[in-house]
Amino acid sequence: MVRMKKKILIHVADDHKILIEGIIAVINTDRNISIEGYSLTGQEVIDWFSEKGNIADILVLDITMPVIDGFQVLKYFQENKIEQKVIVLSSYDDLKIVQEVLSLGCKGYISKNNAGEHIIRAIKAVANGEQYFSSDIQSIMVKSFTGQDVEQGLMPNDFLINSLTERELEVLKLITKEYSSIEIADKLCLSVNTIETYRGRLLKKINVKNAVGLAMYAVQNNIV
Amino acid sequence: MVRMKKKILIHVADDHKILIEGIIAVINTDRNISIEGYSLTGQEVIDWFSEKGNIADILVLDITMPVIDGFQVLKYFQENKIEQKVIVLSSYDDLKIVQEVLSLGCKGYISKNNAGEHIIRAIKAVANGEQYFSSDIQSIMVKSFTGQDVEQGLMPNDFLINSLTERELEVLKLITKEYSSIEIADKLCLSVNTIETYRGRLLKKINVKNAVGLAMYAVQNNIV
DNA sequence: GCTAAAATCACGGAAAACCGTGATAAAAAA
DNA sequence: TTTTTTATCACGGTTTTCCGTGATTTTAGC
Repeated sequence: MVRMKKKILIHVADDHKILIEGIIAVINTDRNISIEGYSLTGQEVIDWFSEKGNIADILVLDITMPVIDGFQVLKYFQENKIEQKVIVLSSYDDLKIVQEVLSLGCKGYISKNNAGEHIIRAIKAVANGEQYFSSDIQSIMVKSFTGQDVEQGLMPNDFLINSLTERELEVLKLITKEYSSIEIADKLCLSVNTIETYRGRLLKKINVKNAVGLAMYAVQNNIV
Repeated sequence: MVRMKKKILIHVADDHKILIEGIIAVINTDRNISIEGYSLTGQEVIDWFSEKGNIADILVLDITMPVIDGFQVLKYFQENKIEQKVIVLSSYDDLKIVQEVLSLGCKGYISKNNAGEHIIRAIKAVANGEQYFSSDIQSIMVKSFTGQDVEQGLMPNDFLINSLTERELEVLKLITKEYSSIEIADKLCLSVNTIETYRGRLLKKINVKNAVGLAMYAVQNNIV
């Protein structure tokens, strides 16, 4: 009797069901991979975990989800020291996001633009303990590296990737909700001066001209 | 010999290929509908038309697409007096978008959240000359109508749907690009006062508190 | 041709954002 | 344990946005 190789189990998380259906359709074309389940929100993924204690071999995770997004799911894994293989699916080719996501322990990153052709390969690679990036993501990573190599040591101004701190993020979110500095100070029980300092720091770090720029950044990076 | 009923031909336009694949997968479960082709950008749809002079019976159109979005495709049809049955697929449950899209002649509107369960029915309804809206869209339409009925005549403040004028839209776009009023005035060769007036009007029409609100609105409505 | 909508400009005051700079304490990392 | 980062606050000056109000001229719909 021949023992069958065990199938790779996948869990898909995306807030758009149609996209999940698409991924399932693609995955079903490969007989070594099968779907274990799916979630429509980040919360569902976390719930699934806290209830059952585990998820499929690989989690295919969308970054853009309401309330609890992919970032937060990854943070949850990290904070709870859960070793979960994750492939992130994103519409955004932003280097910052890629970096953020990788630093949160994700093993693969594929752009939605060409998910169809990459997802199977990504799953197999990650299941194999490797990393995988879709071609467009790879090319932006290469670009960034070549840029870095030229400079070697420190970056000129502050090209350093400025990951935002918790507080900064919190303030940024409130800014996108149209709150003024006074209102934010109120809400967070801080001095207005403090909030204004944050505003200034956010402008510098994100390198935009005004609050609108912050909002656009927040949206584009799904900080919402 | 039995004559087969002609299949309903569908053309799908969405910038995410995986979503297209999902839709195709769903549509293929019905033997009376088939896919004629797909486009990844609004431009492709328009090109398809100007070359071949026609598209499938029904165009399933995503609103959110880079460069030329669904709105502009609809506008293209309207301006060129092309009678094309269109079902809009959108992530946004915003009443304003629904209205805008309907006024542009689209026959169905389904939310991506439950596209899977609605798309087949929507296609059949629209092919039949009817209109179709997914349940969540219907409910927000009903809400809006009940709100209107209570008041009967004029709305209290200005709940009237304010479609933005060309100029307003132009200014809005520049605001999202972080330009100050002075810079916008410069760019459009208008007085700063004029721009400030537009700013004020935009705030009122869109009913937000500040420029950040305008930016968020622009993003959410794909005015970008 | 008349009316309604859109585009244009003005102005003055209040509020908010932006800029630069510096400082201190607590927490985290090295 | 030292160093770095984060969180916090201060302040004065400049620029920009926001608010309200009103007016004129095209343009477009009826």
